[in-house]
Amino acid sequence: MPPRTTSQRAAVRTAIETANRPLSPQEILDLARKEQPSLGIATVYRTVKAGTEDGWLVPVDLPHGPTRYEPAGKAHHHHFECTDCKSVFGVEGCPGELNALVPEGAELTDHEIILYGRCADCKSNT
Amino acid sequence: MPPRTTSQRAAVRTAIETANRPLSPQEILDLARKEQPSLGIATVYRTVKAGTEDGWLVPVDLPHGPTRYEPAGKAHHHHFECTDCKSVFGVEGCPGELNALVPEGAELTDHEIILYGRCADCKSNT
DNA sequence: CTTGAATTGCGAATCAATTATCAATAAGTT
DNA sequence: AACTTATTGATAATTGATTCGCAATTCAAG
Repeated sequence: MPPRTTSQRAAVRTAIETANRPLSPQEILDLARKEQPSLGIATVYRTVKAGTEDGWLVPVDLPHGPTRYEPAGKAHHHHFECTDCKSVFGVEGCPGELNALVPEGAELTDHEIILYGRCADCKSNT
Repeated sequence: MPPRTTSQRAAVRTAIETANRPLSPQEILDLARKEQPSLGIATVYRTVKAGTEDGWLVPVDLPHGPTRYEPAGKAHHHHFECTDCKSVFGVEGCPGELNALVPEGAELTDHEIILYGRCADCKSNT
C-alpha cells in the first residue's frame, strides 16, 4: 500500500528540479523521456498531481496554456512568459505594496505579476 | 453586405458598457437577456469577437475561467478577482517600473498584475 | 524467488470554453 | 411591400487540457 519509488517518478522529478523554470506537463514529458523513453503523459499528470498534494511541487497558473509546475520552497517571486516560445521563467523581486490598488471594501489575499516579452533565446534566434 | 444593427448586438454592448467591470460571455448573456430574453450565447460570442476586431472591446485574460471583456479606451490598469464569486474588477494604478525584474537578455513588452481576495459583496454576505 | 498491490502506458472519456452548421428570421434597400 | 442577404438561436462539433479504465508490468515485503 505504501507509495513506491519508480524510475518514471524519478525522471519526472529530475526534469522539474533540473529545469530552472516552471514546466508544463508536456515539457516535463519531453525532458523526462530522455531518461525514460517509454514514459507516458498520464504518468506525468499523476506524478505532478501527487507532488502538489505532497507539497514538493507548486502549480503556476497563468493565462493561456497549461498549468506549469515548479519545485516548492522558492522565495516569493513572479513570472515572465516569452510571447514567442511560451516558456515561463521565474523572476525575483516584487514591487511590494499593492494594497493601495485593492477595491474599496475588498480584502487582498494574494497576487500574481506576469511579465510578457521575448526571452533571450528567442531574441538571438530572430 | 454591410454589418447590420440589431437589437441583440445593442443589448450585448449595453451590458458590457453598463457593467463597471470586465464580463465573461456567460455574464454578458445573463445581463443582456433582461433586455433581449431570446438572446443566445452564440450571438454573444460572435458579437464579442467582432467587437474585439473592431477595436471597441478589449479581452481580459486571467488564469482559470473564461476570457472577460471590457470596453476599450481605459487608462492602463490591472485586475482584482474575487476568489469567492469569481467576479473581476478593474483596479487603478500600477506599481510602475517592472523592468528591473525582467530576466537578463529578455525584452519586456507588456505585463499584467492580478490581485486575489474577497470582494466587498462577498465579505458582507459571509 | 513468490506474490499481492501499486504503477504504468495507452487510448477512450470527460470537461469547459468556444466555434461551426443550418434552417428560420429580420435588416434595410429599392 | 418585395427581395436579398446578414443575422440569429439551438445544437452539434471542436479544441486543449486533464482524467479514467484496464490489462500488463514491476516494486518490495516475506
